[in-house]
Amino acid sequence: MKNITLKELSKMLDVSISTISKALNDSHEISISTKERVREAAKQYNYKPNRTAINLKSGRASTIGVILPSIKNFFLSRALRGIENEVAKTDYNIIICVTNESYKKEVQYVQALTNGLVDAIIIAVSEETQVLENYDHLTNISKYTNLLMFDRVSDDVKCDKVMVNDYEAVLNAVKELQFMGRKRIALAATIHNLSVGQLRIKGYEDAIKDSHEPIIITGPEKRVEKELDKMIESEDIDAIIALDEEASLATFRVGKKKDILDSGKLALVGYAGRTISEHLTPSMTTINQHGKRVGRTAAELLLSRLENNDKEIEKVIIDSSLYKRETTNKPS
Amino acid sequence: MKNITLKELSKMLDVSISTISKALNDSHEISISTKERVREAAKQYNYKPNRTAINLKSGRASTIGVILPSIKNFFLSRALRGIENEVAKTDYNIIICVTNESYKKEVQYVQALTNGLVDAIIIAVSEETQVLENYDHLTNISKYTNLLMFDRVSDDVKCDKVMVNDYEAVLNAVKELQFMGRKRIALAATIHNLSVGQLRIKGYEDAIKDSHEPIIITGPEKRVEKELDKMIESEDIDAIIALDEEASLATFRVGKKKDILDSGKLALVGYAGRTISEHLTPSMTTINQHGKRVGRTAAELLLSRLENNDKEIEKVIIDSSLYKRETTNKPS
DNA sequence: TTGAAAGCGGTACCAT
DNA sequence: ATGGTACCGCTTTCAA
Repeated sequence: MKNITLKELSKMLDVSISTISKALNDSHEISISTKERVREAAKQYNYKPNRTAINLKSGRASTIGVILPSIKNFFLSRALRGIENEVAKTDYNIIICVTNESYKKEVQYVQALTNGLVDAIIIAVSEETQVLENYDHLTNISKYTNLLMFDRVSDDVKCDKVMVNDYEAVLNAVKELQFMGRKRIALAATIHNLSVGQLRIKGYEDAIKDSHEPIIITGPEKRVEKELDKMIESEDIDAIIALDEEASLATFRVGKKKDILDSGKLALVGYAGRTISEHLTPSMTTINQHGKRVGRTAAELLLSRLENNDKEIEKVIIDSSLYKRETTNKPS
Repeated sequence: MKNITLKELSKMLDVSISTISKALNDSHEISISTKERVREAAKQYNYKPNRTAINLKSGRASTIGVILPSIKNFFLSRALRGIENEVAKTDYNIIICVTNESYKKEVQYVQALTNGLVDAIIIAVSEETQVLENYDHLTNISKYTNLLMFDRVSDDVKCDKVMVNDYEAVLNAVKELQFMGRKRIALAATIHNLSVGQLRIKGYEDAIKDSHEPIIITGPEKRVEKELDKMIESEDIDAIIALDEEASLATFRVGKKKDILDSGKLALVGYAGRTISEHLTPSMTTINQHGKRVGRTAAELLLSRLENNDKEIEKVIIDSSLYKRETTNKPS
């Protein structure tokens, strides 16, 4: 049932294991004729070198572990694509682990990977981890395994980081809404527990601080939807900034139900993937975080650290862009 | 820079390697006091057993490889979730590889994984593989590594399979459209090259064969969109069955542009994820393939084979469901 | 040009 | 209760 080994080949050809090994690695020490014989037998018996043995021997796995909280999230799946594309240019492989926003699973995966399975880890931590603010599983390993955090990061962990300019992106988007004449802008979010959510909320607060008190609606998707439904008229809200796909779609549904989105009575800036944003009626203005570039940058940074571990720790910030669509194209 | 080893611990504590190993594995052979000493030192120096060494020694990796053509595809990402949930109940880990529909990458990944990195593989092959109809990389390994194919399968490979009832699902959906009074039903697809696409096309053809000639529009998304735009009126089409998300959305855009979807002049049954289908205006009727269940079933099947390799090869078929929404709720 | 042997980091059998 | 040793599959140094 198992793959054939050097030892077995060596028995069959009646030469030593080392000769087989060298022949297959095309060493100059071995005669052409022997190489031929060995290669032929190897092909015939479908010999494949055992990665586990090679890894153990070499002390490296040529593998990068990627730990993500979710892959249904459009930003993270784009980031993953960026990482893959970049890593594919090298001889490194990738192991992907998905924590489903669970702290426990995250700790398990970090443990499992840092036991020699990977040479480095790229991680966006889970929501639960950010709520608990417990990063011991990462601070512990950062001395032994090269670590890079992206998107959801923590100052507690000393490592390379790739982040999005969340604060400025929302600050600017809200200012843009004000410039368009919006007077009372509310914020909706289901990711208020995340570091990135808090940065975005700060951006919102700073943008509106000379205009009105913050109107902030947070919670699970259904709760946000219910609250919005009640508050939009009572609070006289004429624009909403939604910080994630769930909040954006909840806002969208309420706006449709009240028939205030098509008319432009309510403006909306959200976060969501391109496909869904463009197919909504009206199409949704979004803040695009350039996930693929974030992923690519993360991979580049980590790969360069694997080549030179002495370099200074880096923090790279990728700017977001505002993609204007129909939910912001009518005057208020 | 590396993790501490048993050997190093044994030097520090001045006991043999075997004693350390046994102590850490809580063997009854070791005295309580020694266990204490060893455990303490292990904790202090953050000892973690090297997976690679354990795998080499034990001859198994306790890992299942999952090879997918894409993860942005909603069905596949749901299937992945199902696999993860099921595998998480065991002590197996998962390695996820994404081929981006490339044959070459698929071969590479299969090679990389079957070198001892995983004990078994769950795969949905790439589009390119299905076009080339080259499954040698899978037939070769199936003797050594446990293999399970799902969704996109091939008779050339002898292994466990989990499939969707693609033929019947489309057959029934089209009959349903006919029952609703639709007279000229066209088919749109970008996945006509896939085994599942061909089964679905067959279902369509059989459903309409007593009614009219097949009207089949295939190609890349943009091409499908352009063709539809031209043909809908000229061919007098009053309903469309779209076989994948891209074709479904292309159809949707054309229908919106011509303003024939809201009125019910054109009916549409598509394939797409729940979120986007429900948020479209009008919301889209879809065929749901129960991806999560497909994934769960695949994992169950493979895990049971890992326990008992002698059992017969199985083929399980998961039925799809028609989720009726607004694109099919008006009379023609 | 070929082969013997050590070693990667563990486990487990057999002595002591 | 503890230690010695062989072994998993491969690479690599050194000797022949």
